[in-house]
Amino acid sequence: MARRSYHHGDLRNALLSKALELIEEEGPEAISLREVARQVGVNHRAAYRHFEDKRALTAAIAETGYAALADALESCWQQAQRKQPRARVEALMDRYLELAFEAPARYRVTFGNRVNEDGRFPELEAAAQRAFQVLVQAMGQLRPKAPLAETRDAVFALWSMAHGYLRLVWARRIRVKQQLQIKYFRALAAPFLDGWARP
Amino acid sequence: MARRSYHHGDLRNALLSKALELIEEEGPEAISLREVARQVGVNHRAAYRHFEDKRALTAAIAETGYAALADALESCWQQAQRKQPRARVEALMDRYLELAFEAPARYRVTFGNRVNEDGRFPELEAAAQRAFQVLVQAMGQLRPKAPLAETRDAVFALWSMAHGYLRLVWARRIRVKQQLQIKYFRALAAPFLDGWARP
DNA sequence: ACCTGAACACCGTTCAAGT
DNA sequence: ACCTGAACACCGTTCAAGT
Repeated sequence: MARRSYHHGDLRNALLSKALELIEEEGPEAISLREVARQVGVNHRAAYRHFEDKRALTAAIAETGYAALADALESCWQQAQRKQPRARVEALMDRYLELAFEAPARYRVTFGNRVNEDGRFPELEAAAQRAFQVLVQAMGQLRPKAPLAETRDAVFALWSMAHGYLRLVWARRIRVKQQLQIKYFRALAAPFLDGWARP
Repeated sequence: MARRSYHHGDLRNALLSKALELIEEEGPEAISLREVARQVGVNHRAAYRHFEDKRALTAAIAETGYAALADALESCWQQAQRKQPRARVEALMDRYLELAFEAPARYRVTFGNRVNEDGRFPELEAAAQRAFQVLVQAMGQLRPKAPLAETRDAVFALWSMAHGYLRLVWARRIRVKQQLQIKYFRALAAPFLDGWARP
């Protein structure tokens, strides 16, 4: 009886955080409802009370991923308030990559097709939008006269570069020492930011 | 007996092309040795004669992916011989995206972590390198005086952008009408190429 | 040499009970 | 209401035979 401390309403969270642990250890493909339930100490059917199916658990992971990203970017944006626009953008980029490299499996699940591709799980949108907005502000400040549409294009371009960089590094198509991973991306993105700042 | 036309040495290819069919229909996660073997008409154990395990089949798919990419870029490079350097780079970008959008599941498997992350399957490297070399040539021609190291950085930046763009489009983080997907990327990459061409 | 089939330890999901 | 356990139809992989 003592081990069943989850019947008080936090079983959902217990399952979720165990799932987060597991994917970082075993990789994003290794999520298994049964294994997660087993490690938490409940019957695998109990998990279905809180997650409709496996994809719903995956979506819950993605939600923490987008939220963590949005929170990190927002607080980074505040903290870099007194810096120059260019340095502020760079601080955001660094923070973005930092978070991704800290929890690669979660990052991959967050942007994975399983949860995003068919528009099920609209609850992911809010946090994703929040992260996006910070970037729009930052790029806007870097070139204040730019029309919003162009600023959004620039954000998409930079975001694409950062996202692709992460995946190419993880896939060993880009090889760079761990210590330099973030610094190297700054170098790759610099020409783009230069071009954006003075068109 | 008649249906067993695979015992003549082409079972490996039969399995491989059936696997390619299946992932485009059902998504990259849906590869199953048993299902592939079933559809080809052999016992699932027969597949193990040609692929050591499931990851080996996945790697074989990735090999066709890298090879297709390299071939497409090489022939595109030749065909665009008389164009200006900038137009040549754009032709390569277009071709790259075209191929990815034609067979998204294969593209994702090709650059997926399952096959690339641990350096098993070194046979993938050759084709990947071949594709990379075409891009290095193209970017080099766009700024002939650039040192090789900088040219390689520029290729990594552009490649990251293209790769990230694809995944963000597939994950519905970037929303763009099918007809405009390739054109829109040209617009996103333009500032970067401008900056690279005239530093 | 090459293919088969039973067996093992896993999945996700459904159904019918249990408290 | 919430949790359980048996059952179903799948996996990948191993082992021991079959031709």
